[in-house]
Amino acid sequence: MTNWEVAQIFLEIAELLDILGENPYKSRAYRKAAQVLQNTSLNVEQLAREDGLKEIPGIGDALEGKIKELVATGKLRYHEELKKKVPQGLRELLRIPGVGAKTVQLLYRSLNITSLDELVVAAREQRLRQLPGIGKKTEEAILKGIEWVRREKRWPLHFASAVAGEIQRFLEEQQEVIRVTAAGSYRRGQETVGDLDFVAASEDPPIVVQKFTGAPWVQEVLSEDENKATVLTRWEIHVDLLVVKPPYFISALRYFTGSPEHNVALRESAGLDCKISEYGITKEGTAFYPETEEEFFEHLGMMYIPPELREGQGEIEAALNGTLPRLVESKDLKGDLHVHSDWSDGVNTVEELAAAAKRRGYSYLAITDHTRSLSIAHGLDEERLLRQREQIDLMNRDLDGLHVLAGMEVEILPNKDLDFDDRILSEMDLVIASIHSGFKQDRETLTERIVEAMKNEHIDIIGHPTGRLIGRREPYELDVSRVLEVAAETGTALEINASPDRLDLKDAYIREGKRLGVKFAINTDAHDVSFLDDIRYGLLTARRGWAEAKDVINTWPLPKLKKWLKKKT
DNA sequence: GCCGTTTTCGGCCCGACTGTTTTCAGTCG
Repeated sequence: MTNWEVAQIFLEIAELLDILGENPYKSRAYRKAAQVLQNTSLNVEQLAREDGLKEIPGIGDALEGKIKELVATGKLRYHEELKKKVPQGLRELLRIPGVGAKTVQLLYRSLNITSLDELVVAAREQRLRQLPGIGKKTEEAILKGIEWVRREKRWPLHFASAVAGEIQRFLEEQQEVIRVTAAGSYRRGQETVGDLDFVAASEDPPIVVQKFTGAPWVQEVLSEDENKATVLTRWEIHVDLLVVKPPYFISALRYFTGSPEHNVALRESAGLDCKISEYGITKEGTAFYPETEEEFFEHLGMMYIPPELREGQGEIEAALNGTLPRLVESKDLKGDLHVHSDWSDGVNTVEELAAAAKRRGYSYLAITDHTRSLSIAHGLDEERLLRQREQIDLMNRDLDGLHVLAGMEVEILPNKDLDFDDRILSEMDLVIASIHSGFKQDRETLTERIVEAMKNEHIDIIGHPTGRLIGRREPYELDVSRVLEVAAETGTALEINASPDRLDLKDAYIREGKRLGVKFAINTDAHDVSFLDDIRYGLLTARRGWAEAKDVINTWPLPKLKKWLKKKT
């Protein structure tokens, strides 16, 4: 049992407790423990053996016992009991925006609603508006919300990534498996995935399929064949496995990486007597089995197309005429320009963040805490901001190889003003401007708020520009094209927020912006050093947006970045 | 359910917003 698996069970318990109307601090304790477990480098199994669990903050007597039970038996009686008390479908109702635990309880107790389907029927029959506290507007909002939930029946990237890691490890451990790689939308780095696809190479496919369907995390085998199977995992996500003989591995991997649109475009681009399939390339009757994907594309006389670009959106033409971009890579990144410290709502001290950035090999890091109006996040007022700036200046004298930039994430207020005037803004090395309130304003107002901020000479970056939370909150109404235009005009960078919950800007907008000459910053917005790793999701998103190193300001060396930061002012 | 040199019990981030109300409950961040 891994930390991540324990965390998933604790998160489910927290939701069940909320639905049951238990003490909200109890569910919070489970959530907090889940969070801590996911982010600690210490291993629960080992800690359970060595009686070290209570050393972890947020884990006391009760949770220690529960973790020990999970580690020992793979199950938790308390969890099973809770699941019996709450109908399966109720948890899903929590995903409807504006519907929380109280509303779920009300719907269940007074109308006996236990699923999205039943809720739709009741809402259409206008039975919800008869309930206390629910009127016409809420009823309509619920119907809209359900439509949205249904469209969004996909898994976020970090969840998919954690599950994919477990499955990859399991398959690699099987001695009959020669190679195995995740394919599909996950490999292409899509922001959410519907299921996971794996392709494996083996001399004995049936035995690999058999081991796969017998894996401990398989909840149900949905289909099984000689060389492939689909299972429902205990994490509720479907996984497909295809096992082929080694010569076919690359062709199968490429085929199942897709996208379907890319594959169609690729086949169409091939000559009349050239056939491309999951088994290889057949040219004038002769079959070719590439051993690498590079070889595959070379054989077709085109540039190598990275998985992130295989969406059937012009990449094949570009690869044929040699104009594919050289995508930004992990090694290009020289720093993170959006992190929070314990001066506002972050977990770590500035020193800890700097040390972590240094360990990652960054040459710079910008500390960008919230400002005063975001009081919930202990936003900084002028006095604290200047004190923090002094601390950073002092630190920089002793830091070798890393430069800390004193920044802030200033609020763009609902009335279009910024939270601080130019005098304070000009004191900082770097300023991100973001919207955290007034999400429901109209399109024109919201667009103008961001446009006005970009016109301010001190604003360097717009943080998470569209404000979406993947699977939880739609972006606010925004004329993104206008934002991109003004960003290009004013030389304001747009953030590619790397948090897997945001990925904001998203790929399509990045590509559109790149065409206009917009610069980007790939930032984690980390509130904890462990989230500096999220940078990889931002990188994937940037690559899906065809971004090159030159388009991304935090690939630039410090002197160039500093010069750019000053240019506007 | 966790936590504690003010506490082993009583807090636990708390204000804005929305839709429902006629003073507030629920949700969200």
